[in-house]
Amino acid sequence: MPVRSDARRNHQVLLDAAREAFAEHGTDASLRDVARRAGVGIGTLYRHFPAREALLEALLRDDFDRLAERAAALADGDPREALLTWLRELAVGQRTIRGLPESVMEALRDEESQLHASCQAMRDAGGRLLARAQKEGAVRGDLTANELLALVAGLVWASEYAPDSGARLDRLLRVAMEGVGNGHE
Amino acid sequence: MPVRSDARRNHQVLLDAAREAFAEHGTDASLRDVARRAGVGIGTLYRHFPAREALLEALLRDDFDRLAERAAALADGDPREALLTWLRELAVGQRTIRGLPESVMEALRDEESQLHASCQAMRDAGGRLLARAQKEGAVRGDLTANELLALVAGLVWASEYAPDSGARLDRLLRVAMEGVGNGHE
DNA sequence: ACCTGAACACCGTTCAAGT
DNA sequence: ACCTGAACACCGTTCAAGT
Repeated sequence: MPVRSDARRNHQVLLDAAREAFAEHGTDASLRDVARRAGVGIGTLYRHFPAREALLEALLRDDFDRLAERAAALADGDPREALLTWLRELAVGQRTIRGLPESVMEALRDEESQLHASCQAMRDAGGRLLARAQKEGAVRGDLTANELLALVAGLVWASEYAPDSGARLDRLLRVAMEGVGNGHE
Repeated sequence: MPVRSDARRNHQVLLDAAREAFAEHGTDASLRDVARRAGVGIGTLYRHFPAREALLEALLRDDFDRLAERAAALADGDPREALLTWLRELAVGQRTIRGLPESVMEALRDEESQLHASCQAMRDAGGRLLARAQKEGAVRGDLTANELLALVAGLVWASEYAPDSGARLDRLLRVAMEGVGNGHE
């Protein structure tokens, strides 16, 4: 984090501009355009974020942290409903950052990275919601938080290809919940 | 399709080079690099494929057509096994072309496009395998081919983020088959 | 301590000139 | 009928010059 107040301001303005640009043009939006939106020179962008990867990671970390807080806030109330509500919010967040480049996926897997730590914290928070739902008997007991998050993320991604992505997502979530098999195999 | 033999050769060489480059550097590999690999001028690439989109669509159509043929070839044998085998091959194909740009996804949704037609033919072929498995009672009856393909594609995508993507995929497929819920909710 | 913009190498895409 | 490569506008990234 920068210490001078103008720098701190630029840092935030750049993040906001980047979120906008990535939402509009996908994950490889022009960084020059981001700097233009933020009203700073291209050099300033690079001083704060030495590569596109750094920008994406910063945004992703914000998302993870926000979702972790939301999970904590949902820790009361009906276990099953709390989990479903949180997964829905996860789905919305997932939608904003599509097509992460390989470099970010690597950082996500790197156990030393701050990104991994934020992701881990979110998974832990979500895991507590999962555990409650499992204890109540609403969800099969052998499912890990990792697997559940991957499952939901995958279905969100797949839904985007459908004409009516919202309806498709609801349907796929239901199928995944009940199972593809018909139970008496 | 070009008529002169040198042009027809270039067409194929360009497709091969593109498949290589996209596999290595993702869907936004350098087109200049593709032309270099193919050993032709950059202008020739543009004469055959007026935009990156055209290149991606041509490759995708090949994949769809190949998978449709495979489905037809699997139409004998045990219904459940045939469907699972085919879905596994679908998963492998899915892996090769990751991060399709929005333009291609639009073409995929456009019912007039050749890409849509190829995709439709593949879905129909897969749908026949699905129908057999449903008739046998191995798969719930209300699932459409569209939904099944979306589900599998999503799980493949999600598996890529795991350290051991093969194991993760197997696990997610199993969970989706049996259901996330524990059956007595 | 931080900001700026020119500079370099590269890319996507077009098109006049060739055979 | 097809191929080529120079040309243009743009981009990612670096860095010397500024305050």
